[in-house]
Parts: sequence; C-alpha cells; structure tokens
Amino acid sequence: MARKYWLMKCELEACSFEELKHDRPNSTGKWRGVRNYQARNFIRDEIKEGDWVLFYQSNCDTPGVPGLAQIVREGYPDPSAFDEKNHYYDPKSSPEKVQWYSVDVKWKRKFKNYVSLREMKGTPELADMRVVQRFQRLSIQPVTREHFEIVCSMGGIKVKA
DNA sequence: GCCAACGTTGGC
DNA sequence: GCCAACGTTGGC
Repeated sequence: MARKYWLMKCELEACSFEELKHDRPNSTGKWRGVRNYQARNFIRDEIKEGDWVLFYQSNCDTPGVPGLAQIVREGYPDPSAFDEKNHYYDPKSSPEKVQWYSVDVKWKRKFKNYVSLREMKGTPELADMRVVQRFQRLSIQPVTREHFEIVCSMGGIKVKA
C-alpha cells in the first residue's frame, strides 16, 4: 500500500508542534476529539501507519505548517467519547458501537522555515490544495504527494517519500 | 471579536 | 424528510 499524505489541524492551544516534540511521551500525540464524520472516515478507513502528516496549527496569529509528523498508530476507538467527564463525551458512542476514532502521530521533523497559510495561498501550484480554499474547515484533509512535496520544499527540507 | 460557511439538531 | 435555528470552525 502506497504511503499517503495528510494535513491535520491542531489548535495551537491544544498542542503546538514544539509541545508534541518535547512534552509528549515519545514525542507522540494522541489525536482525540474528532467529531466530524468526514474526518472520522479518514481516520477509521484510510489513514495508515507510516503516512506522512503536515502538522497544521490553526487558531493562532500565523496559521501554518511548522513541520512533519507521521502516523504511528492507525484508527482505534476514541476513548474520550466514552468518558462522561470528558469534553468530547458522546453518549451515542460506546465500546460496543464505536462512533469516533483516534490516531496517534509522532513528531518527525521541523521545517527550516515555517510555512504559513498566507504563503501557501500565494503559491499558484497549491491553488487546489484544500487548506487554502476559503472556509475549508475539515480538520483532517488528504494531501496529494505533489502538494506535500511542494510544502516541504517551501519549508526548506527534502523528504525521501 | 466578527462573521461566513457549513454541519447538526429537532420540530413539524 | 424538510428546513430553520443553532453551534462550531477558523481566518482575518
């Protein structure tokens, strides 16, 4: 199975790229609380171990991609949905009838240059990338290999894909 | 803090 | 099953 590429949004407040590297065990973050069906389907069905992730920081002064992560654990039931005290609790989900899924991502590589959304919007080759479309809210987006490589080169690194 | 878009909910 | 109301996302 060919390796795939994704863009995953994370609110800066929830976990920055630096926090992922330094503050999480083994530099690995557990992606919890996705409550959108399209994003859920990607997590459950399509995202595979070894896939590359453009780690995207949203809801901050300069939204953009600081670097790369990689999928280290494929879709598994999101435990936050089962926990009544959790903000993401969903009574419609249970271990018997799982609604929502998690993946784990590991910090991989920081770009030499931060690639801001603004720069991506200004790059004609990225015009059909989802993240640059107006009002594109989907928090997990498939990325083509071509777009992935362009973003990496904007970030000043070369990735052997 | 504003506000457009869009997903979800719930009354009918 | 329609659709209005409401909530959330997220750039600006």
